[in-house]
Amino acid sequence: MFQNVLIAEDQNTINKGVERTLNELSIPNIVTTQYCDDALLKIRSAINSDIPFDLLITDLSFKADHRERQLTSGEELIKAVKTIQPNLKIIVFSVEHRIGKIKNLIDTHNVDAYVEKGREESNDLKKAIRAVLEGNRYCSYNVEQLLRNVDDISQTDQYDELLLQLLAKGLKREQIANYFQEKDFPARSLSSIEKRINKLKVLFDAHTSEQLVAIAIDRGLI
Amino acid sequence: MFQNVLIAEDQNTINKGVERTLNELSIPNIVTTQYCDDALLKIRSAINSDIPFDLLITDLSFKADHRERQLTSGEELIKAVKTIQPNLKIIVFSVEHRIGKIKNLIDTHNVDAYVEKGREESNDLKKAIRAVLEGNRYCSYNVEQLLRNVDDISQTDQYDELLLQLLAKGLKREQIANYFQEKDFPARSLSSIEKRINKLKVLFDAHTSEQLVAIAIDRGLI
DNA sequence: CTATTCCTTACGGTATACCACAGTTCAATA
DNA sequence: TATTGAACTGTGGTATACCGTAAGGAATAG
Repeated sequence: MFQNVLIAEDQNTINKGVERTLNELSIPNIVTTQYCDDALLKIRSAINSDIPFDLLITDLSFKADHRERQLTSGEELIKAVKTIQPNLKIIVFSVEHRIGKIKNLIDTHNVDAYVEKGREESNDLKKAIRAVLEGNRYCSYNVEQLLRNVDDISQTDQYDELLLQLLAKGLKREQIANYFQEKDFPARSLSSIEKRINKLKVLFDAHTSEQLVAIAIDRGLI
Repeated sequence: MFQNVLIAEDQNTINKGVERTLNELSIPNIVTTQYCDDALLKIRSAINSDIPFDLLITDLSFKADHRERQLTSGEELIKAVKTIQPNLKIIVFSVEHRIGKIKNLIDTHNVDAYVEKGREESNDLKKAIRAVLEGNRYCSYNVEQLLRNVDDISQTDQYDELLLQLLAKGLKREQIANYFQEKDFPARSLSSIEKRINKLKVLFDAHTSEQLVAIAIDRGLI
């Protein structure tokens, strides 16, 4: 079983709940923290004292408060952790349901498990820990199901994503074309922009571009 | 202090955390439940056995699972509770930060307190309980601040809200006008619909209707 | 009752979005 | 090199959105 586990989670009630779950798995050393920056510091100092953590359980969303922050989200924490301890196993424990975000997380940051917060979260977390211990990946059932159906979504590349963002920011078609011109992006003509938008509307089954933006937000692509 | 408190919250770790917080306040009888339907049943049966609850602490979002559900959200639960026990004090305990939703909740359902989940949630919850006990309202600090600045938003009436929803659902201007015609709503002509949209764009400082939808979603109006 | 104001609606012109088609570029391949 | 096919681009026509104006009507104030 894992020996040294760090929990990064801002809600204090959840923090204690997770700690108890880990106790039930006989994990000897459990450290909790409510800030991403603190989490990174603790990971770094653990490395320096030759007792590195072997598992990080982190939330994605950390509310802002009075404290100055360098790392403001679980995703940033993960990215930072990967640079100083690439082999550290990471389990994400979050309410995030937007499959676009989750897929991106798994693909980009090579996360070992994704546990969706919910009624069965304790059991789910235990399953995830056991799976990761054996070198496997794990995702909550719902997420697993959803991930199977996002291949179409992954057709949307970074340019499509940017295009959706610009639409949501209030740029008109021609302004988007100009923006793409400046940045020297491919398919930067007005005609191509129109074609992209149309493709996305078909892909997401949107009748209008207003709905397209709404869907993109809902799926976490923006 | 309150004697009989019901907690409705689907995440089991949070459930136990809240329970512990209530213990610290010396509340003798605490009941927890993970489903809205169960919560309503328990409230009803408590009334029948002449030991009614005097406080309900409820989340807003309850994830769907295998179980068939009548009530699917905290808001529906609150609405149902108000019909069978109007005097029951209600504290909402949620991560919902979209001020539009919160304002609507407080205005429409006459909720006694709104506690935002976060780092200080335990203390915040205690403050809320004490305030409600004395017959006062309570909102987390952030929420309190935001509520002071939503007067402009509240200019958007139910028709504007519906209009935004229809836009997000992919209806064109003319279709929205037809919809308003059928429902016999005021200002149902195409011209008036256009004017409403324009008014909303000015109000929310949106350059395009795509951005308008994005902003409306962001503020929790949809 | 009249005047004023506000709201609603209709209308027309302009701008933008939408869409189909055709020509072009460019890279992969024979 | 020549060919092919996919992606990109330009063009023009149609639909829709956008925006100003003005007419009509209801509510309100004088």
